[in-house]
Amino acid sequence: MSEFLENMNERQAEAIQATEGPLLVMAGAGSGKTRVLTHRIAYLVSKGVNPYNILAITFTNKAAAEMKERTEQLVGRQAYRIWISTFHAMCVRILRQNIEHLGYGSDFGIIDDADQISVIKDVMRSLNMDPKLRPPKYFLARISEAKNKLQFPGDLKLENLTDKDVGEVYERYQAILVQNNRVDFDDLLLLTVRLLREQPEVLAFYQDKFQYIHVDEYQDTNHAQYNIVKLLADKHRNICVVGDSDQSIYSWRGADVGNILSFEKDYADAKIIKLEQNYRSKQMILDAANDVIKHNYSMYEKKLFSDLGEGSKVRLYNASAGDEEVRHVLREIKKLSEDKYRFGDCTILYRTNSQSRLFEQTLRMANIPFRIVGGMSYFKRKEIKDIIAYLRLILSIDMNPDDLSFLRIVNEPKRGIGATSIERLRGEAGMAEASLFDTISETLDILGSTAINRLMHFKRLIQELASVVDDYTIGDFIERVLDITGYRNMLIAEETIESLARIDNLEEFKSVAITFEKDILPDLLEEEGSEQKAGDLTTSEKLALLLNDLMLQTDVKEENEEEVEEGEDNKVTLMTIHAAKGLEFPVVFIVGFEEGLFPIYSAVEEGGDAIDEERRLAYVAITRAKELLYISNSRKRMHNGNYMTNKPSRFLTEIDENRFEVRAPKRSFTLASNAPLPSKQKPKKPVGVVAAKNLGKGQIFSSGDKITHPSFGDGVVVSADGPTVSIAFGAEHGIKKLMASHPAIKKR
DNA sequence: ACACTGTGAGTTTTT
DNA sequence: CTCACAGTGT
Repeated sequence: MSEFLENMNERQAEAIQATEGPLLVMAGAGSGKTRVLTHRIAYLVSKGVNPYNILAITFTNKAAAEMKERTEQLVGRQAYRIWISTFHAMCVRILRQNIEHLGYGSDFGIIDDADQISVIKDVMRSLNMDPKLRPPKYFLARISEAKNKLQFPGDLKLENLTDKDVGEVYERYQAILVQNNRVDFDDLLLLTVRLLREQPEVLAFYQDKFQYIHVDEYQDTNHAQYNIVKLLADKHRNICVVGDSDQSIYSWRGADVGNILSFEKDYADAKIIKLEQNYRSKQMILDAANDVIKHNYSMYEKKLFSDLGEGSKVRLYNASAGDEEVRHVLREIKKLSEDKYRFGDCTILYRTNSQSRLFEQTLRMANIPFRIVGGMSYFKRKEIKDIIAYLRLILSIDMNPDDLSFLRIVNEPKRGIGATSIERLRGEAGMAEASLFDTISETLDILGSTAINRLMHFKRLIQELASVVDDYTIGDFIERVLDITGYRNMLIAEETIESLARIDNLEEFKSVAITFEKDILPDLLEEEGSEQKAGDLTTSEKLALLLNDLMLQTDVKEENEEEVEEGEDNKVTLMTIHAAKGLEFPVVFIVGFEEGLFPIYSAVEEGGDAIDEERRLAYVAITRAKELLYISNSRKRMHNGNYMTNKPSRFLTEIDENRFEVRAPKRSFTLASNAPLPSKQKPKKPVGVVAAKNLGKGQIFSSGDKITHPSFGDGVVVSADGPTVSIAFGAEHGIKKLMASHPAIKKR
């Protein structure tokens, strides 16, 4: 027996050995699908399949990284020859080699959503469209939807005037991208389909290369992704897709469960294997999950079971108000932390991001460490996008100076170059059909001399930096850019909480870049099978590779291991249910389990499929828990400024009541409604004191304290909330938010 | 050119 | 309630 079949259950072993022909693995939550996939790949290699001929596609970078690592543990260094990547990264790789067939340059850049919006805004302005009537976001969503369905501007259905507008915006938007040799995330998929369809020899090459194809989370594929897989698998037909139709929660983003459900139709000889044994949760939790999901129609009904023991009942709590629910969760977390659990074992899951705030505030006040997953992703932060824009502009000025990057940072830090100057420059550049950067010249007669001087100064600054890139390492060059451009000084001078956090983020960026140069780049070249050694590359070449790599990253890697060992990571985790997919936690609190919130109001209105998707979301949430599951809701809560009263979620009634242990104090209706609502006023002084103590830096402020600051002068503390103090300085500086621990703040 | 103030909108977001 | 953005005032 192959070593890769050890400790597998029968179904898993079957999935691993069914290497030839189409295979659909319906893998329930926690059924060990990643393990099956990695062992299947290892099994293939052990059977003599060349790693070069294996492909494994995931959706997230994290999943790809994990699969790569686990595969390497099984088969060693040759794992590097296997393409294990996300859909998007795979497409970039294919397109870099072949995109010239489609009229783009192989050094195409990838545009992110913020830049997409600004292009759409420009387009709308040029078409005299009112952004209030139809916001840029709307057009972007429609364009994305069209691209996912492989539709071009001409393919759009024209049922009303808006559709016509969408078509026009789409057309111009696309033209601008092509002009700038840029593609968006959807283009990566769309262009790959086009390439494979239009270039038979390219298709043949990849069909021959990828003799064994694996797709993870197949239920989340959209139409374009479906087509890519289908095209690639068409010759050898050794296609293994893994997924769970019950965990399809991204239909609103174009994911089509139909893809996994019709797999049998696409491949009549498909083998289908269901993985129902769960290795994650206690049976009670799975029973609750099974109860919920059986209310959805399912083509492949699954019933999860585990041999990890029955476990405790699901703990239910019905609060009368939002903050009471929060206090209950905190109380339970405290109790657990005094018993056999750590803060890091506990996770709070909610339907909408806005629910996090109450928890955040209360946790902070209670001095319980926590982290919020999600929110603004690292690479979307202003300072990160700014430094990337600087680097991109610097690298691009030789060939084709990048307008989008230019516009982003030409006045960041403030150089006195305002909207009027930029508009005039744009007009001139448009006529000359040149880039903005190249259009700047001393003899530009449409601008005043001050504006010209400032622009020229900026131009020289960038040229100067561009001329010395190759004298530095990546890390040192980034350092240099931050210094020379005045970017760092701008942040230092600002001295607000935000600006200091930005400096930290830029430091983090530098270390990401250094890690890339030292560790990732050599691997990358090895993966490509390139003859080149990392040492042979110039800094500009390395930077270009870094920028490409970054565009596909949405998050920084996990915190480094030292921190975890020191217990720094012993924090309660807060996140949306969507963000929790694929993760597991010993203790899970699902909060806001109410009609109107979960299922969310809009889904209740829509009914049908929308409710089914909410139900799948509930299923995902429940199956995240390993040992303890708490579900809570509130009769009344503050939402968007006013109170709303909600009934308990219908999903609760779908679960057999024997699986619950009701924890809420039995209150009669009258008692609850007569009881004074917990007072909302926060005791002002203690808040600041507690927070300051929390930081342990000895700075304790409360409102009214007189302080002095080296650059802002004298001020008075207005409020102290958490680690932040708001201080009123003179009229010149106004109210600033600073960190309580900031050494520059001195009491007078 | 920039800071301030008022208005409007507020599900989820792997790349 | 609170955040983001657009429009106004200096």
